[in-house]
Amino acid sequence: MDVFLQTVAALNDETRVLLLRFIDANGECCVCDLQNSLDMIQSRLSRHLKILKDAGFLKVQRKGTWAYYSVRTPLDRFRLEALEEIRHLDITLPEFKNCNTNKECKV
Amino acid sequence: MDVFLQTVAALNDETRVLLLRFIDANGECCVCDLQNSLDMIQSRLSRHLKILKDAGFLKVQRKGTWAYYSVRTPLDRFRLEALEEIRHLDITLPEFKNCNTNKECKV
DNA sequence: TAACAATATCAATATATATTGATTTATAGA
DNA sequence: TCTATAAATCAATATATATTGATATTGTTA
Repeated sequence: MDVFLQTVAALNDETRVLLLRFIDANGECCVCDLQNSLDMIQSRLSRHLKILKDAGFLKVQRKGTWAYYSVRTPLDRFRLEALEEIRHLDITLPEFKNCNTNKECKV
Repeated sequence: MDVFLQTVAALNDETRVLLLRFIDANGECCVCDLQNSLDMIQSRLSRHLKILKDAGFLKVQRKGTWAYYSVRTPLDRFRLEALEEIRHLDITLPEFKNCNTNKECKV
């Protein structure tokens, strides 16, 4: 029950659905990419990314001071169905804006 | 987005997951059956049943003063996957206790 | 119509979660 | 070692949701 509720709770927020959709569509993103693209402050992003990671939707890979988030693979059946559902939602995704403050970012 | 979030929000509560599982396992239940079986007060049940109904998981059929709730069919793909997930959760379901206050109940 | 029973809704309160700005932690480079 | 940057965490506040008891609504029966 706990794992199921954690999975569902992670999906139960418009910000996180958008985040998941954006990362799924654009691939690996660092937090500053997301700040630029989605116009959200860092602490807000960090919180939601952690919730999506802990719920099994995202993984993180650290490179230096950057944290790159991407969709975890493979997803189990239910999470994959949820992602499929999100892929079909009528959402206008904002443009991907690379954080150009460094050369490492988004290699 | 709104429909998806409504669907997910309905699943994001332990009481409702139990309710859905119980009704799925036992078939048509009136509210007093659920009061007896799950040891919950009526207003609480009524609220959660409405949320599950509005989210597309349950349907209601009225017979006199009774309201019989059952799983809506057919469920769309995502809701069915969610229900499948709930069917596989390790939950100990309480015994079904028919409300014996009337003859109509649970015909 | 009056009285009763099942269910739905309302109002008050408690609990959980989201947002923001500040602080902390960790890494890189001078 | 000192400084700067990215990201995580914390504290305060705001918002949303759950629970309960009371009330309203709806249908049944005398």
